[in-house]
Amino acid sequence: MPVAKGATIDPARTRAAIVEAAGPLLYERGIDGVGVAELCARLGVSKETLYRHFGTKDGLVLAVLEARSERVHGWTAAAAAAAGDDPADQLAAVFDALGEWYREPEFRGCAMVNAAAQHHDDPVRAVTGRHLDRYLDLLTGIAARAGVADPEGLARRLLMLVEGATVVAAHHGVADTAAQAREAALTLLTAERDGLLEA
Amino acid sequence: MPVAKGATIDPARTRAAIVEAAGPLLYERGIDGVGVAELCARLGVSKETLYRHFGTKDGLVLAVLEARSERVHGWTAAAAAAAGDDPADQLAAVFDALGEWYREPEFRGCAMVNAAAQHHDDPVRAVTGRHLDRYLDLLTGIAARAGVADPEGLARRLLMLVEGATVVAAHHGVADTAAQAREAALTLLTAERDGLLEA
DNA sequence: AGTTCATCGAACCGATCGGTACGATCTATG
DNA sequence: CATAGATCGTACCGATCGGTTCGATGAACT
Repeated sequence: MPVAKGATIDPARTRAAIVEAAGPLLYERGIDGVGVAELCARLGVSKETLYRHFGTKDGLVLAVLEARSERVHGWTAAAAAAAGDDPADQLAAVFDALGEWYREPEFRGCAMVNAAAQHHDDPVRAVTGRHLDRYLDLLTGIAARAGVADPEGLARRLLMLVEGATVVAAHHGVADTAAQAREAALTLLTAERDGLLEA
Repeated sequence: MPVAKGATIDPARTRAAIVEAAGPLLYERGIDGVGVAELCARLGVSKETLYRHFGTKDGLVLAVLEARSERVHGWTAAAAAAAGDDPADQLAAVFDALGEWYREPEFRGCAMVNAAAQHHDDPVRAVTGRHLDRYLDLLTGIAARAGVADPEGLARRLLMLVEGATVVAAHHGVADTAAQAREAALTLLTAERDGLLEA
């Protein structure tokens, strides 16, 4: 909760608290599924405060999405980094991290992709694009360290597995989706590293 | 357009025309992005007619999604069937068909997944689940004909590629996404068929 | 002590939402 | 020619939407 009444010690703290508290609600119910009034009520914040900080509901949404993208990127990058030096282990760790995420009861798919599916033209799509870019950077690094011939290409194929696993986990509800995706990812990595492909 | 004024020769024709015309509009702008009033105006249909046929906006949405799922399934199954007897060719044909879809200017991702991303608890999610089931059936058949040890498992990995490619094509906008997915799918099929995996 | 300013709470705005009701219109049927 | 029924167009409903405004409150700075 963002303080009580009078002047907060730090307005930036209020802003951060709003972003943090609004995130889960918007994620769970969808952007169009929560009105500003209810949002403020749940956050314990007045509309005036919200609009002074973000100007617009979309402004808040963008801030929330940016924060979430940052956090997801932190998770996956940390998981990969903690997996040691073997690129295959790093790749496996990324999918294991995704698997933990899928198992959370609040899991509802990728927030950025969900948002882009309902806000079409908007800057929301730009945030989603940057989110995928960051995934791609992580995967490209792993692919490059694995010494494959075409790291960018492999990374793009792995990105499809990441997002595809997220979609399937969210909408098809089978338990070991992440494990299946991990298998597939390792197969792709191994095949490309050993030059097994070229059909 | 559903006829002119008085009693139509066939009310079922009117219903079908509404479903067909509403589909693209809801797909392009999103379910919450088009009001019933505008929807009726574009369709050349009165609200009373729409509500008599579908009862609810959600009723129309469900009918539209069912129809689209049917059509997508028809496309991909036909593409696979037209590719001959080789399961690898059939798999490649599925991704080629997806590639043609991605290239359409109206392409906005998987309508069922998009809808499920904004309508949470609803029967919409059931339609989406059935849609993924049908994809899975198609892919399982191909995997089984390829003689792999675990057709269901491979099919689930391929399903992630299908949905992942669709998400990436919709939100990352790189040209040859479907071709990349096709490469990955064939790699998975080949690896599993030749028993190259087992890490 | 007094000024400043972030905040609250609630009233308020016009617009739009999904959904209903009704009288008029037209076609098909008998 | 009369009846039945599908349709149109429009007006209307209450609810909710995103957003604005304002007076009161209270902490921080001078």
